[in-house]
Amino acid sequence: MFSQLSEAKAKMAQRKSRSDRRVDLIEAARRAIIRHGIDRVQLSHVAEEAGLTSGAVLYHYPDLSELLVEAQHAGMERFYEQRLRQIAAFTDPVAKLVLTIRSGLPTGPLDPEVRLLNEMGGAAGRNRVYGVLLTSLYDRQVSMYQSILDTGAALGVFTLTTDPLTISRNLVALEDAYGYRITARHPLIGPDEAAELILSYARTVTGNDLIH
Amino acid sequence: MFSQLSEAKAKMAQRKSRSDRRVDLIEAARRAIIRHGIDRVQLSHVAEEAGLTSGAVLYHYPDLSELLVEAQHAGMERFYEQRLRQIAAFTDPVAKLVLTIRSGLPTGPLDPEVRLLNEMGGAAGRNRVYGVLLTSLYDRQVSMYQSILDTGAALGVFTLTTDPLTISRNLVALEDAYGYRITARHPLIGPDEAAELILSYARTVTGNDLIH
DNA sequence: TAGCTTTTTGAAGGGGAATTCAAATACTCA
DNA sequence: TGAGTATTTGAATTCCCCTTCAAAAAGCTA
Repeated sequence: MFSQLSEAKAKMAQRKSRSDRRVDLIEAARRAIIRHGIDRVQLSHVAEEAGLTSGAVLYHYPDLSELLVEAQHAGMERFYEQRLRQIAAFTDPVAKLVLTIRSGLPTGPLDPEVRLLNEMGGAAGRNRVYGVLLTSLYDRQVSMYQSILDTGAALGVFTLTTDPLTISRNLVALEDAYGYRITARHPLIGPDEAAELILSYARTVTGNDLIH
Repeated sequence: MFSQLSEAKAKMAQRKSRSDRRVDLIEAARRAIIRHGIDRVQLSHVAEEAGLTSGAVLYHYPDLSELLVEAQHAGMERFYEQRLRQIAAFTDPVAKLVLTIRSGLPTGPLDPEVRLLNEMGGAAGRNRVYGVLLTSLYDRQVSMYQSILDTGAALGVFTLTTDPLTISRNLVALEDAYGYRITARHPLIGPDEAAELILSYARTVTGNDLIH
């Protein structure tokens, strides 16, 4: 390890370009937020995650809260784009729906993406910026489901009991809520159980067994 | 005002017994948490809410975080008991169900009870104590719905499409999620809209119009 | 290689909040 | 009423973290 160093002690973190370092810092901040909480994370935590000193972090982001918002935003977008990518791999509405439900849930209590979103959720009541970010994520996820449902209905695969908007809003809401349950380590509700609970709702309102 | 005081300035906060003061402090901490956020609240905020100085607070709770946990717990129990009381006022399962759904939602973005629970939700991923508290609340709320559904099914008022446990878990999950949306100030989803969304689910799975 | 620029370090300082504690105050009970 | 005890105050101290900044290090260019 540390193959490039022949000396026993590294004197300074590797020097990087402004833009590279900013990307690194956003990642480091994301990890620090998950570890310490959005309201407890401090400069030194971010520096540690990035392998730098506090001064270096400040050199790139004179305002820590700005970095934190960027980190939250970046984590959120990553989560959303990941879901979009997963859907794109399929054409069958049933497969899309089932897969989308799965992809909205954490893989386990430690799932970094969902942990980050949950951190934001707690702060959104106080901090308008986080409220706006989460609202926009919610709305986009609703649209995502809506287009799946619309397609399925048009193809005659789904027979919807209610309007697609209502169903989609509820589907995203269920994902969110079970995300919280799972990260809070509910002893009976893990990713599989949560998926099954949401699928139960989806089956009822689509009139489809959702066997894929 | 201050009818008991003839002097212009009160020299010291009213002296209270250990147990009385602890109860006061838990309430004060609850208010302080709502005002400042669970991770930003500080000793002086609690002291101010209680009408005491920081030293006095510390005299009763040498560890602030212990007081905060107790405050969260108390707030949670208050929320739950409030709901139980509301249900108890009715016998008709339809009325119970509709009312229970309403009582699980915040009255608006500033609703203190729900704000407090949301604060906890964000921290539950990091802090096991909050995770346990929230899990226990969730389970009790699920039981609450389950007993309503069971009764309604037994009376033939509800025709359940799935097992009551699944339905109940989803109902509580929906409440939770819309609680977050509302406190985050979603421009289209307020208490009324959220109630309607959840009712849409409830109607589908109970086979009842839920007109009360 | 020398000089210039950019990035990083580390130490010093400044501020705000927790903590400590002696003194003051209020209550209890004999 | 007076002694003793419990509670509260307020100021001094300590702790922790952000902020600043001069100097060092690394990279770049000619």
